Order: sequence, then C-alpha cells, then structure tokens
Amino acid sequence: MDDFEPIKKHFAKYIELTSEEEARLISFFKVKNVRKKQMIVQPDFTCKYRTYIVKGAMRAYLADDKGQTHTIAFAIEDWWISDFNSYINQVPATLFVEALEDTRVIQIDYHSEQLLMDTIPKFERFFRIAAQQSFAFLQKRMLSNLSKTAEERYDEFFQKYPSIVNRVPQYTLASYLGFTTEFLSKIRSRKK
Amino acid sequence: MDDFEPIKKHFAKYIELTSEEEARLISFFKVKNVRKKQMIVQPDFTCKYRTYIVKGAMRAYLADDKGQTHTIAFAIEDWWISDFNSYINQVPATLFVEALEDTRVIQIDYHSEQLLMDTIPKFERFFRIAAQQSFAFLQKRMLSNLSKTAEERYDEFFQKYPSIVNRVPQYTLASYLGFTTEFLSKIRSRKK
DNA sequence: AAATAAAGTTGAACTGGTTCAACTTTATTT
DNA sequence: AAATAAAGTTGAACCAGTTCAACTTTATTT
Repeated sequence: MDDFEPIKKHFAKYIELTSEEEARLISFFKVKNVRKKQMIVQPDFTCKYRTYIVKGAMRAYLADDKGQTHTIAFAIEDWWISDFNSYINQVPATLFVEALEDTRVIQIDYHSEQLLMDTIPKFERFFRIAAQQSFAFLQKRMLSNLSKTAEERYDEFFQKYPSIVNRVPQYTLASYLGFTTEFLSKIRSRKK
Repeated sequence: MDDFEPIKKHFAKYIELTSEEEARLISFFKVKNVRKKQMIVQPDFTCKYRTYIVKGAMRAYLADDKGQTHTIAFAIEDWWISDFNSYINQVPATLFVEALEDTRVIQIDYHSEQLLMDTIPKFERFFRIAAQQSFAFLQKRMLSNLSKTAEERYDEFFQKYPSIVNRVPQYTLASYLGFTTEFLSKIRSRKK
C-alpha cells in the first residue's frame, strides 16, 4: 500500500518505531476516498475518526444561525483534520468537515488510538507532541486575529500558505481569516 | 508542604500515581511568590518554566507596535500559564506573563518535565491530555471570536467565568475578548 | 491624609469592515 | 454545447466598534 508512505514518514518525524510497531499502527488505518463537497463529520454525530490527508483538501467549519460559515481549519496533504473537540472527548460534533476537492484520507478510530497509546507509550508521545504543536499554532492565529487588521492577516496567510490561497474557494479563506468574501475581494483588487 | 495539595489533586484528575511517582514529581516543583505587576516571562527570553497557580491571578499577553496589549490567556487557582510556544519549543518568548495580584505559583522546568516523561509514561499521558484540552478550549474561543459580536462574547465569558470578570482589570478583559476597554464600558452601561 | 497615578466612563466624530443588490465570471450538470 | 448553478466582483449605504479627549472614580504611594 503505497498510500501509507507519507503517513509513515509523518510519524517518523516525531517518534522512532520498530517495524512491528509500525505494522501495528498501520493495521489500524483505513483508507477512504471522499468526493468534493462530501462531509466526513456533521453536527450531532460523534466524530469517530482522526483523519489524515493523503491527497486533496478539506476544511472544518461552524455554520451559525445566520447561515454563515466560519472556517476553523484547512487541511491539505500531510495534515490532520477532524472536529477535534468531538473526537477527543467523544461528544457530539458541532462542526462540519467537508472535502474541498476529491480527497483520499487515512483514518484511525478513537478506540484504536486509545489502545495504541495504552500499549505503546511512544504513541502517547506522538499525540502529545501533535496536540502541543496544534495548540501553539492556534495561539499564534488567535493573537494575529486580536492584533492585526483584515489586510494584514490576509498578507500573513498568503505569505505563509501561498499554495492554499489558490486552492480553496475564496469565501472559505475569508471565513477563516474572519471577514466577508466581499471584503477579501476588495482587499485583492486594491493590490493590483 | 501544604502548597502541594491542590496540584497533587490536579494531576490525580488525569493520572493515578504511586506515592513514589508522586514524590518524584514533587521533587521537581519549585514554589515561588510573585508580586502584583511583576513579570515571570518576557519577550526574547526563553520560557524555562511551566507555571501552576496555587493562589492569585495572572495573564499572558502580546504587546504590539502601537502600544496595545492583547491578552491570550488568564489563569487563576488550579490553572497553568506560560508562553506556551516558547516553553514547548524552547525558543525566545514573544509574550509577557504578568501577575494581576500577588500570586503564589508552582513551577516545573523544561528539562525536568522531559525527564519525567522519559522515565514515567504516565506523565506523557498527563501532558498529552492537558495539551488536547487546551487546544479544544482555544478552538472554541476562536470560533466564538469568528462568529459572535462583542457583546455576545462578553455575555458568554461572563456566564462561563463570573469569578474572573470581577477580579481582573477591565482593559485586560476587553483585550482578551478582542475589543477596546471603552467599548466594554459602553456594553456594561447599556445593561443596567 | 494628601497627593499622585492608574483604571474606568462618557460623548462626539470617525472608520474598517458589513450588508445588500446587481452584475460578471467560472464550474458543473444536462 | 447549452443551460444552470455556484463563486467572485463592484459600488453605495450603513453600522459595530474605534479613537480621542475630557472627566470621574478607585488604588497606590508618600
């Protein structure tokens, strides 16, 4: 299964596994193909899987009462995505996770993950590091939202993730950065 | 040392320790008293400690180029605080962490924490859970900032943390919620 | 207890970003 | 290839929250 190469390398960045341990890990993986616009997580259903993207792009978002959506995360190749709160606490989701392109993912379910951590402490380390990095990342984003203007946030994102900017619909990017799609259009038009 | 009771209970919420393991943990703790307005973390210095509050209140904030401050976190009794990015990656801090009252803290330094995790996997579990909960918490806050008005965010905070509202300076709360201290004053005045 | 500094309030003028609606362009379906 | 739907653009009117400045109240220092 060549699909597993990138995720093996991904784990190897943080922990060193024996080939038995790696085989154990991989035995829990399920490959899945998701068509563009399909949802893999929906409000009220508990999120069973942690999802790794092999190929494609997704976003997690909140739909508010006024019909607007608010993107909490994008994910492309070699990133994880889910309704994280729902997944780690095994409570009903509040978010949607939708494919922005036809996407191939690898999923591990909650109980397998617990089992891995219970039996092989290295996996506990892996998920600790992952959570800590995610937290640090989100703190930076929060501070950026608190301290910068819309245009500054757009520039920052553009510089940090140029590949995402031209890959996702503009309204999803605007909703991630915290302003309207119309305003993003205006920011862009005054740049050229 | 009666100061250690709350933090022992805190660890016990997530992991069960033998008395030897607990003794090992406590041997790494250092108690410190911090006077109001004193800083325990400053930009450019690498954050050496993870800090637990025994008694008192602190905030972590970013000071921007325009002289404004942006509060990324409050902490009171039984909470942790630090420049988390600086601490976990051992890179220079960008934030200040300041005491909002005379505060008594317990600190563990980075290398001791690593040593604990290397020798006793339960500690790896503890810090994994801590990081996951922090991440889930911050995601909720981020979504609240993306989807709600200033007044709605204030109401939500007030309902969730009534004890903090009347304990910290109003300008720190405004800067946490993402608006000005003047506007918070106006929100409050139109409530009575 | 007086003096001073820091925090909080109020109002008037302002602005960064929103809303709404009409239109154009790009993607998807038939 | 045409038809339709979805995404992106533009402008005008608007508003949620900011800015600035003067003032009042509460803490802190002497």
